[in-house]
Amino acid sequence: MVQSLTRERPVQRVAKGEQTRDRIMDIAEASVLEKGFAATSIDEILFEACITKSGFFYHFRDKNDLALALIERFRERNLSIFEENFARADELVEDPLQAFLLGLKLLAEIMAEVQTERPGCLVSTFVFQDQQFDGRVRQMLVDVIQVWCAQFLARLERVAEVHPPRVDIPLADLADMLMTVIDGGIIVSKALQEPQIMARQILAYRTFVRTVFLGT
Amino acid sequence: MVQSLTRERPVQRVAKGEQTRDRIMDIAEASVLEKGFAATSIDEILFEACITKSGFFYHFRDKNDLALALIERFRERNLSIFEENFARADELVEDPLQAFLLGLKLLAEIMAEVQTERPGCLVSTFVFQDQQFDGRVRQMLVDVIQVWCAQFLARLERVAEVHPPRVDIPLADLADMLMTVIDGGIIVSKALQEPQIMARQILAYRTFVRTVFLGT
DNA sequence: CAGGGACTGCACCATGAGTGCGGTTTTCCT
DNA sequence: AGGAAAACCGCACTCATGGTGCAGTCCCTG
Repeated sequence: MVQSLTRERPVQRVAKGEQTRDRIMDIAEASVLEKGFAATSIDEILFEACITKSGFFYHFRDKNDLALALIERFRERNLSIFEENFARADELVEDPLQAFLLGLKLLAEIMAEVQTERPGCLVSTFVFQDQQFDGRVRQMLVDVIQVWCAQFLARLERVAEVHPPRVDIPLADLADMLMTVIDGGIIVSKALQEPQIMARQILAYRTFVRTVFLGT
Repeated sequence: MVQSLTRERPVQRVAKGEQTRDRIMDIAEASVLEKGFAATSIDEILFEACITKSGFFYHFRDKNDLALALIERFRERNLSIFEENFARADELVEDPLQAFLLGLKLLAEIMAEVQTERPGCLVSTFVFQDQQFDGRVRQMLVDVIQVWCAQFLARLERVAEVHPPRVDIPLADLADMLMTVIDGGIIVSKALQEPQIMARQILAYRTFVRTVFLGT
């Protein structure tokens, strides 16, 4: 990709405004993951971020706008985390199945870590409170999930070309299942406060995938 | 114990109060599933239930108390739904594996229906907002999940006695996976507004179970 | 040194949770 | 039939939170 050298905003100027905005979002995100969106008070964010109410509303039109910014950022970040993760696996192993299986192992480790330090997931949290938000936010949630599922499916299809599946199951369902297991794993391990469940569930899914393509 | 004749509410009297209480809880539950707990306002409940604020606080000490009552009721109800479901399967089929597989099929149907008319799940919703609640509520969430997982595990162990597993996976993880898939399925199908995903995911899990015990 | 970006300060409003308490109606028991 | 408890209603008030509006300030950059 051709990225022009100085493209967009001269490094320094960005810093100030963007910095504050990011700080607000960091604090908000942590609080949302802990207590949910509605229970996250703006006043509390103000206090932690050491700004005034006017400062907050300078950056965000209202709370819904904050939510939108949070998911947007989340989407960018996590998309690349997933991509990088599986891309790394692709580099290490040639066979698409083995690469996917390795990717799942790496994913299990990463997720276990993430769940330990900050349990929860923005998308899931928002899904359970989505009537508070406007259409843009809800559409974003849909997009995030669909893009992930599509990526997983693409991988599985590549695998199936090399290793014809031995179990009768639609690849689309198998792809969705990873998303399902991740989200479900988040709920269960957050509820029980055992981050390892998340990892074990991804590994269980991995076992399923291996069985589908390699047999018992 | 000596229970005096008239001790404990004479059948009829219960009705009135309990009825109102239930109505409040029904309305609250619907709203919680739609918008989340924090976004569910008491005033709105009052309006729909046609009672006054005093009436509400006569039945519930505060919002947390309402949450507690909601999960408690949810636990009783759903525990029996699951039990009845698998018990019905047990009646129809002898082999524990076949019974479990049938139970999963029935479960898929039931869940798809439930998700259609009222997507979401109280437990999941509360898990994502649990810092608002006191310890009793959180403990209840843990209990509900653990009891279910334990039940699933017990079934799988019975299956394993008859059909030695052909895939190397801890039964406990396989049991947890059902819970995980259900919760994850709820999130995904609620987000995408496609109740069928829930059903398909349970069936995918069913395929996995069959493969584990019967091979490809 | 002008001007815009990034705020602060303050005043003010509506909504929602929750309290307090006295009064009223309904229900049930004897 | 009558009395007591249960199941509310009415109202007044508090405090937290989301949100608006606007004038003024500090500071960086061109």
